[in-house]
Amino acid sequence: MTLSEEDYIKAIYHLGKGEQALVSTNAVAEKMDTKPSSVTDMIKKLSEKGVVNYRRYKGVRLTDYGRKIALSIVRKHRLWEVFLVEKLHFSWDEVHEVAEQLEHVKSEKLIDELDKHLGFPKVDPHGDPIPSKEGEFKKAVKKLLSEALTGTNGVCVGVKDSSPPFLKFLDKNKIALGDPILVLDKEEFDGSLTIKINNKEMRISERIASNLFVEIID
Amino acid sequence: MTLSEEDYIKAIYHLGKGEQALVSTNAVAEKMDTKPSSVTDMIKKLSEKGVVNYRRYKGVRLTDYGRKIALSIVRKHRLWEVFLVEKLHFSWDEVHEVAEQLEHVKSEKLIDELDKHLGFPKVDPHGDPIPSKEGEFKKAVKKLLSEALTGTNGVCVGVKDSSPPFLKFLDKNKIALGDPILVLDKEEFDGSLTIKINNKEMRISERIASNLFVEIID
DNA sequence: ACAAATTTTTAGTTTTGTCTAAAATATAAT
DNA sequence: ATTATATTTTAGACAAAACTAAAAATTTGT
Repeated sequence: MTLSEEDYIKAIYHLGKGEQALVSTNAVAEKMDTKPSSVTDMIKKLSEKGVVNYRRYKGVRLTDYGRKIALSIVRKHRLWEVFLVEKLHFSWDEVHEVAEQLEHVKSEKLIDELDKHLGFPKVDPHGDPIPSKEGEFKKAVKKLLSEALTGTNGVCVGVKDSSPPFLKFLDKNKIALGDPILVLDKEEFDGSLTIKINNKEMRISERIASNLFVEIID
Repeated sequence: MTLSEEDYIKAIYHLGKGEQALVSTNAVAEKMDTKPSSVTDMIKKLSEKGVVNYRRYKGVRLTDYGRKIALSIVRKHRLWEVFLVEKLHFSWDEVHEVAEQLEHVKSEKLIDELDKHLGFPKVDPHGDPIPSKEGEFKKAVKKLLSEALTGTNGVCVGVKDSSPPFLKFLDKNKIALGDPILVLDKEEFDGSLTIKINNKEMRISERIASNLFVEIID
């Protein structure tokens, strides 16, 4: 696969929401920042190669083969993101651009050893799951933040209490849906938590933690 | 710079022996495994960009600007080689192909942090010096292996005693000119050394060590 | 010095991935 | 249902980087 082909495959994968949903030409064009006509050309090529199923005017979807390729790219991307954050002191919002380049490096040994070097992480710094070599994900589980163990990495996905005061609290503390959270410590005494969010450490009370839903990969 | 341009710049740099010597079109074509006509085309483009000086039929040489680019690529290549060997358990003869890909990743922060992560190494696993960010090398020094300190990385560059018995010894132990050597330990008692060569550890006597010249970056 | 051999360049194609403009199809609106 | 709008595809062109074949310049051999 060429660099460009890989980028299209990844775009189709993400637009298909990780499943093999039908994706429109325009959607791909927008995501890739190209023209729809270029997308049509590339889709035809990928179709020839058995990567996507394509019927003109109807859209594309990845084949099983195509999905496998997409997953291997996503795996590489996310492992590199972990590397950049854990080993090279990047913050989670700086990693994407660089991982975008690193994901195209071809070497099976490289990625296996990287995985080992990082201690076989299950999630990337944004809390997204890392596919296994065989292309399998750990399923995400939704919990209250207060139930998460020390060391877990999760993503903020919802609130239990949606009253204005609570929402105002979140807003003031720059906690938004989609933000990745790392639980650094749990205080036995009062159930308060030390978490890392948006690259800042902060301490939150049991009360807050038991009203925030997080998605966790275990 | 495109990927292809970077490859040409690196080839011209190496053929110019690290200095800005005049390099022939054919030499570049051979190194890059392309046709001379392709080289001419690319050289013209690089000349437009101020990377090389070019006079038709006469050959090319890097400009100071071109040399700077070449050194930054070499720096990246060699740092990645160190990473692959030290952190990901590659052996020194497996790293080239992968580093060849990694060297093209663009991110200043990436390479600075990688350098730091590796402890600012001065040589790559083949014993070649790593240019500094400013494009400066540590100069290589030639010594007898017996004079090298524990921990030094060097390359085998010559023999003092060139008698058949000594050469036969080297041959039998698969020690050849150009082999990288790492000094693991020095025995006070008899001056014997434990070295790593060709990915194998071995122990050699003071007598042997004082007849082998190595090039060392300090 | 001059012909022969070698090296290098030019001219004209090819492939990959992109683009624009126009045509074809599908979707939405009255 | 028919027109209007939006989406998608086709056709033709272009830039980058490669190639082949032929022409031009340089170097070598006598």
